[in-house]
Amino acid sequence: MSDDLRTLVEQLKAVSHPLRLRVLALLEPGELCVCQIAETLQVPQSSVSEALRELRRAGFVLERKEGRWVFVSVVPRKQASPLLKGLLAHAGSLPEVLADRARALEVKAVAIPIVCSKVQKSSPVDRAVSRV
Amino acid sequence: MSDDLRTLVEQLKAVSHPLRLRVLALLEPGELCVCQIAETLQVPQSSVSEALRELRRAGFVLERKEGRWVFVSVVPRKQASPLLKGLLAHAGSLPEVLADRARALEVKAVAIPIVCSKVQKSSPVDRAVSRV
DNA sequence: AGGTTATATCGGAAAATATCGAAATATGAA
DNA sequence: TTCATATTTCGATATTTTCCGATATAACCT
Repeated sequence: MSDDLRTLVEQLKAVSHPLRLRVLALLEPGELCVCQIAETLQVPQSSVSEALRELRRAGFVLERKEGRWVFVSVVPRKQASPLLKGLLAHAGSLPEVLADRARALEVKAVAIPIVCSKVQKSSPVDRAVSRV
Repeated sequence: MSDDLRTLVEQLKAVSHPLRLRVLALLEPGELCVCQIAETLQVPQSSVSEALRELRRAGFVLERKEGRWVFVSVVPRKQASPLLKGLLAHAGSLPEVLADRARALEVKAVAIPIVCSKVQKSSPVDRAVSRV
């Protein structure tokens, strides 16, 4: 199989996963740190980290380290492939994505250390409850 | 998870697979019957059939039955989602896809019954040899 | 009807992926 | 240094996907 085809397939695989797609769409309005993403989407922080690894491998997101925090953002529009732009446009119209972004605004209103410590302490039970 | 998001993920999954993506791209220039696809791509007929089932489920291709043959085509451009159009545009520039299409032209130059009977008789060994 | 042919579905083993808590790593603060 | 904290990686299991030969189905032809 040619590399070109393989690369395209890998990029498509990276986003054919609910969490990864939500994370990517969540980042479009602007960067977030890992714990903000985990808190916004109410998923374990390790799952977010793994999702981000795949998105990075696919070339969809960039990371910026600031102290202990890792801020993640979608690659600049100028470098974004048509595939990525199309995806973001499509995803950006989904109600669930909009709801995620709204939640992110609330999370961003809280100081990061507070969000992070909350995420670290959260258990499966906590997440189940807060999803009601 | 919302239905919208689920649907998008399912569509992306449908094409994040080398064979399915190749089949979809192969069909863009015009319809082909199942055995023509199998012969062009040198894969078992059952694999093509399964790939087509997924592409149909995703709403990317249509089928037209003519006697014993099933002709498959990409949905008309007018009904095609931006996602599908973007994919076809991207895939259509890949060398491997162009090579597949060139091979399809050769296959189309042969009468369908001859192609079909050849596909039905083909064994793994045959396919391995002809891929040299 | 019986035979042939094109396609679809099945079976089931191997490979890949998902999930998430626990442990490891890395950075900063005291 | 030692402690605390944010993130990554690991481990282990569960689930899904892939693959293809074999079989079933459907349609045509005598």
